Amino acid sequence: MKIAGVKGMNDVLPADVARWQEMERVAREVFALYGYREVRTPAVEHAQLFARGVGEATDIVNKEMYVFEDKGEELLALRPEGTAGTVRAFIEHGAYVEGPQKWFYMGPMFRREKPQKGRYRQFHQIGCEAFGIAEPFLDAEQIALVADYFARLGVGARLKLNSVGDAACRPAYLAELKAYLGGRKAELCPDCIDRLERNPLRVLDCKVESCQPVLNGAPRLLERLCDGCRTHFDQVKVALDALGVRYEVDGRLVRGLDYYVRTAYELTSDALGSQSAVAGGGRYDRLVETLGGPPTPGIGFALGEERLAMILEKAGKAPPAQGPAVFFVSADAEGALEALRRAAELRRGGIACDLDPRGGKLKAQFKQAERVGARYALVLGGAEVQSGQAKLKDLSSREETPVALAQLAGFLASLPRP
RNA sequence: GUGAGUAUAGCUCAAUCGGUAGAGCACUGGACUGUGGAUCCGGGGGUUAAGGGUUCGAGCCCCUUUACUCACCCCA
Repeated sequence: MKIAGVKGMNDVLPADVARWQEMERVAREVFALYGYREVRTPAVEHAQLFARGVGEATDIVNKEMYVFEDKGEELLALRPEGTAGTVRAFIEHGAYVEGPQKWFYMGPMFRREKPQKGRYRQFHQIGCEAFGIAEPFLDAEQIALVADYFARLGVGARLKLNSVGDAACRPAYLAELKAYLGGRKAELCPDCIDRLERNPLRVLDCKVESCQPVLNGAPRLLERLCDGCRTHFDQVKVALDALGVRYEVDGRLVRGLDYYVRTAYELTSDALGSQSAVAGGGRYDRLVETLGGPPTPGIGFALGEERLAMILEKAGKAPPAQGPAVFFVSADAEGALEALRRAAELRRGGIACDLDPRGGKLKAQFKQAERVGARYALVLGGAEVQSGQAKLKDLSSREETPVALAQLAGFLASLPRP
C-alpha cells in the first residue's frame, strides 16, 4: 500500500530547494548586518508555554495546536509559532543579564488548520526578536530590517503600520468599541457578531460589504491612544521617515496573538491570494514577564517562507543555479577510469564535478551533463589519456578550449563563476 | 469546524450523444559508432482515485468513501 505524505505537510523537492536556501542565506546576511544572532530552539515545548504566552483564548492555541501526552507524563505541543519558545529560552538561560539581545530563528511551525493556498499544517517561519529595549527607534530599525530583506530578495510588498495601544489605553477603547458595535449589532454580519465577544478588534478587519458603514463610523484607537503610546507611535514614524522606509498607517491592522502592544506591522502582497500577509510583527512589552522572566520589553516579527517563496516564484525570480562546474564524459573504458580519477582530484580541490558511472553513449552523457546543470563538459578517452590534453567544452556557448589535464584544476579555479 | 470545486500516463490536459482511453512535455531508442539543446521516426508507460449501482455497453450517469484544491473562520 502506498503511503502518502501527511495532509498539509509538504515536500520541498531538490528543484525548489535552491529558492529556500536563497531565502535563508539572505536572511542570515541581512540580519547579521543589524546585529541579530541565530538561536535554535526545539520544535516541541510544554503546551502550557503557548497557553500562557500566545493566549488561552486564541484559535492558535485552543483549536489549532498539536498537543500530545508524552507517555502519559506531560502535555507537550508542536510549536505553533516561534516567539514563545524563543522567549522561554531567553529567560531560561538568563540572557537578560547581559543587556539587550537581538535574536533570530528559522524553522518549521505546526498548526492543525484546514490547508489552503499559502496555509499549511507544517509551515516555516523566519523570525526576529529583540529584547530589552523599549525605545521606538528599535521598532523602526526592525521594520527597516524587514524592508531591507525584501529589497535584497527583489520582492515588493506593502508595509502596513498601526498601534494597538497598551494596558493604559486599550481596555477603555475596547469598552467603547464594544458599546458602539453592540448598539449597531443589527447591521453586522454573523461573523462580526461572533467576533464582537471574542475579539472586538477583529471586527474592524471585516471585509464584508454590509459591515463597512458601521465600521467607518466606529471609534478609532489611533485617536484614543494614551500619551505614552501616542508618543511612541509618532517616534516610530519619525524614525521610519528618517530611514527612508515607506509605510502606510492602517488603523484597522490587528494582530491575532494576545501579547502584542503598541507597534503592530504587517507586510502584504497581492501575489498570495486570500492569505495576503507574508510577514507580521509587533511589540510585546509584557510577554517576558508573563512567562516568568524579569520585566523586559520586546518586539519581533515572523515571516512565512512558503508565502515568500510563492511571491518569488510569481515574480519570476529564478533561484540561483547550482550545477557542477564540470561533467566528465567518458568515450571508452580508459577514459572512464581517468574521469573517475580527475573527478576525485577536482573534488579534493573544492571544485564540484560529476560524471555518469554508467558510461554509455556520448549523446546520453552530454544530455546528462546538461540536465544536472554543468557549466562545462570534458570528454575523456584513450587519446586524451595518452596525450594529457583534452578539450573543455562550455555547454552554453559550445566553445571548446584546449586544456592540459594536469592543469585542469588550476584552470577551473581561475575562472569566475557566472 | 463550515462551504464549493476537482480527481484520466511521472507532469499539464483532451476524449462529441454513454460505444475500442489519446496528445504535448518528460523518459528512452534510432536517423547521427568521439560531442548535448533543433528536426524527423519509433518505444515503454493507465485497475480513468477506490468501492458499489444503472445499462447490451460507463472515463462520462447515480450513490458511498477517500484525497486534493480554493474559500470562510483564523493566521505567517
